[in-house]
Amino acid sequence: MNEADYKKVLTDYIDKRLNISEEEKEIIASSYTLKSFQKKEHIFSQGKPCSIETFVVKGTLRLYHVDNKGQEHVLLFAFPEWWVGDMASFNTGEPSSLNLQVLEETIALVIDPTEKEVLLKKVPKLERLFRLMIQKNLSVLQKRFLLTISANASYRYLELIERSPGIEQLVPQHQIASYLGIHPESLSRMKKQLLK
Amino acid sequence: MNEADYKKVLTDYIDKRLNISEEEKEIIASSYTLKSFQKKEHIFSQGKPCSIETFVVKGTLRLYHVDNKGQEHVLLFAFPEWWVGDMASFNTGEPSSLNLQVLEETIALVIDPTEKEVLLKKVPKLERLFRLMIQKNLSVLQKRFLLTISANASYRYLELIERSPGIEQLVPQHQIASYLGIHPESLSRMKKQLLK
DNA sequence: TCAACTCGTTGACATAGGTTAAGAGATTTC
DNA sequence: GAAATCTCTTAACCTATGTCAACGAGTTGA
Repeated sequence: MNEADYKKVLTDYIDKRLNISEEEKEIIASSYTLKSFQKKEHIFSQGKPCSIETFVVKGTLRLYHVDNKGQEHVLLFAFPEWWVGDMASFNTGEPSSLNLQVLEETIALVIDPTEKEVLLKKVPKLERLFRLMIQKNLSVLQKRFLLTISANASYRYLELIERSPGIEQLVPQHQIASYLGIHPESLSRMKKQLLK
Repeated sequence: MNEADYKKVLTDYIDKRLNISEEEKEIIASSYTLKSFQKKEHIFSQGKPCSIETFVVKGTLRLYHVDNKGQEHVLLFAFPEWWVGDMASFNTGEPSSLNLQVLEETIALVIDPTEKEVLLKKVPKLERLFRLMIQKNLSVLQKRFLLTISANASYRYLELIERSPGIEQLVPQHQIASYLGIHPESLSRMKKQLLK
């Protein structure tokens, strides 16, 4: 696949949701920059402003936070056709509280706040797309929050593998533990229990 | 205070963030309906579509979810100048998973999806206001989520009363427990511990 | 190819918070 | 103003998960 092919993934994605003209497709394609990232690389980091919004074309990423005890907490794993970033930081310029790290070699389309503003001026329709995207993020997070405080770890684990079958092949187990909000030893013990 | 005064709270709120003309103020004021709600009343409920978005002018509310074990979980308490609703349901018409209940007699300005769409057509500027509102909601929820999985209940309790001083006067303790994700007995025990 | 890491597992013990039950004040309701 | 209901507290016991330490199997790197 070449650059044009990768960008077509994005414009197809948008077209499916909004119906955009060929001209708009070109504007969008030229507003985004194609980047590839190596395993373990950090695309943005906690403490610095996040000036990147990412549309994943290929690969796997994790978005995580390090708390003041030094513990990591995975907020989400990202796969192809996902938007990832730290919206708060991207829009306000304040330091991010999140890290975006590559788990499997990734190809993504990225944009910075200035370019995004220009793009939105040229294709105002996209306002709606991004609003829907935020809304979706919010309702996903809300569900996750409610699940986290109302169900125990085994239930959350089963829910995760049902919702994302194959995730155990893509992501090391200690990071799944971190996503579930428990320690690797606990997940290990729990899986043993579940086998009964 | 009369109806016009209450609506002025909203238009002032918006003017502070967007700079709107007198004419726009009038359109906004006439798009919202003033309602008052009695203590314990439910403004919308789980299982039914939520066709109301609320701007609180006076009073206290709680937004909560009942899980499949019948346990209630408070997502947030709402105070004057807050927007409350279930965005997912409001925008898609799908059944809500949340309940909005009045804790103290409340006066609010409400709008339904159709009226809101009309309003947005008349005053497109507001798109931005609502996008900022969602973004803010998202980053608040994200912070809350990370705190919930990285800190214990006493830390979360202290954080809450520091962030919302006076909340203990406004909200019964068992609902604060529910907000913290613990049982009333645990909060009671915890407070005793903290006195040392 | 040897050394150093990384990852998952196991076991023993510690602790936060859940569960159940009871009782004492407040507050609401009729 | 008596009865019913709600709210908070306490206590005893239970359970899920954390913590620490050790071990073996892979994997990575010099």
